[in-house]
Amino acid sequence: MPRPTKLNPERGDARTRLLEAARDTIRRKGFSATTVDDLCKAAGVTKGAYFHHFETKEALGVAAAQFWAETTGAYFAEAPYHAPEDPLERVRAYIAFRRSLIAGDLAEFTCLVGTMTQEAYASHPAIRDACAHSMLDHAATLEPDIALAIAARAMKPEWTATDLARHIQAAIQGAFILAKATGDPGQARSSLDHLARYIDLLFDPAEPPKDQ
Amino acid sequence: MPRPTKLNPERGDARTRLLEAARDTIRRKGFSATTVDDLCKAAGVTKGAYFHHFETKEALGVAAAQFWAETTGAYFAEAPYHAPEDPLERVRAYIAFRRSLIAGDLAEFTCLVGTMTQEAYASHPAIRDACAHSMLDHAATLEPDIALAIAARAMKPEWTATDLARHIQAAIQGAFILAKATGDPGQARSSLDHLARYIDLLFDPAEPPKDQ
DNA sequence: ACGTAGATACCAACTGTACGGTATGTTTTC
DNA sequence: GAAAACATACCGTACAGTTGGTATCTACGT
Repeated sequence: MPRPTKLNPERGDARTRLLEAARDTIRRKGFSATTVDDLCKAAGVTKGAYFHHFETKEALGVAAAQFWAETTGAYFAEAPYHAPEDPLERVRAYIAFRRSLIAGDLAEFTCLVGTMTQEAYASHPAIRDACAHSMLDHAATLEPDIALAIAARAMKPEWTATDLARHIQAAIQGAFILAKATGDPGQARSSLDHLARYIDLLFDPAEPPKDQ
Repeated sequence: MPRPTKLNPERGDARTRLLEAARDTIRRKGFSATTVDDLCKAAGVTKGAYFHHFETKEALGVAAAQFWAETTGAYFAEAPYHAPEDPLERVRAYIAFRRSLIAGDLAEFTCLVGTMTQEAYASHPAIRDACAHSMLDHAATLEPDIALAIAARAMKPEWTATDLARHIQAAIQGAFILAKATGDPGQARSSLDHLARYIDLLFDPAEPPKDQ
């Protein structure tokens, strides 16, 4: 069996395979409980390869958060929830899309950076910052649509589009914790239903958007 | 310096001190990154004492979750948010109370069982179950007031009092993650403001409660 | 009231190993 | 042929857990 090379990467290069292994293993066991050997085994590489690509375990945590930001960023950019013409409908569709992802194995649909944040926030500032970037950058993708929805209704809310976008992320993270505690993804879906209802109530349909 | 005894426990007995150390240390570093030696040092006891009270590290995790349930249970039972006569006002007061607790050091106001759940849900079922119990039992304390608020308005919601009570817990957990990622408790307060607004909108003041 | 036996609570020193990281060699790519 | 991308074998230590004790408490008989 020929070893995968950079120019002929059947399984991707060692670095990518290690980051994929990190994504999957850390979501299941957490950052601290995931050993370097775990990752090497899962990626099918040796420690030599690992430490060739990552100086320390912490550096891998940072890289994994960045990898998460890149891959999920591309995934959400291509997702179908951007289709609706009305900005508020796009926000609604986003939440519905997130809800639709909540199924099957907990370790496969929950959020890597949300998980790592809890372990790293005090001990590994570099990981925490990378997680914060991933989370906040993703939240920021919702801001324009929220701002448009506010403007279309001439609302003067006490909160900002940034606030609401981040609250949406917080609610999703919380829903994941509930699902992990109960072992029941349905708990997370139920929580997202409440979040969707909040958006509905906040942008009161009794005051429909004005056509421009 | 006399060693604290069971009948003269100036600092509490070793078991209690270890549980308090676990509560504080695990919230800061996470469960896996917290070593038995960390806890012994923080509690001022030796490993002999530790393993006299807890068979394994996992057993301590379970005991810490139970300790958390007991102490926070008593704390919330005595808290002032139960004072209002109207059930919905009590729910509102609960969220305001939770909001008021969000200040100072992250490791001091965030939730032990929410943190441990993320690390334990797949690897330590016993810890996960203890965390779930703590979280759900606390959520259940809100159910009667939510149910009363629904009944008083003759609402026929698609959701149940249980659903909403758990969503409130999820939102709070998510707010903590946001605060940890950004290092800013204000992010958590802002998220709880959205949660409070949801409750306001859900129990529409345009339909005030009927006096019985 | 007092002595004492057995249990509980705690301590100090130790152990096997699993961990993060290193040193050095070999293959692949350009 | 030089550099990057790996592999193999190894190292020091920090880790969860053990062993074998000593101090302290409780129950009970006298």
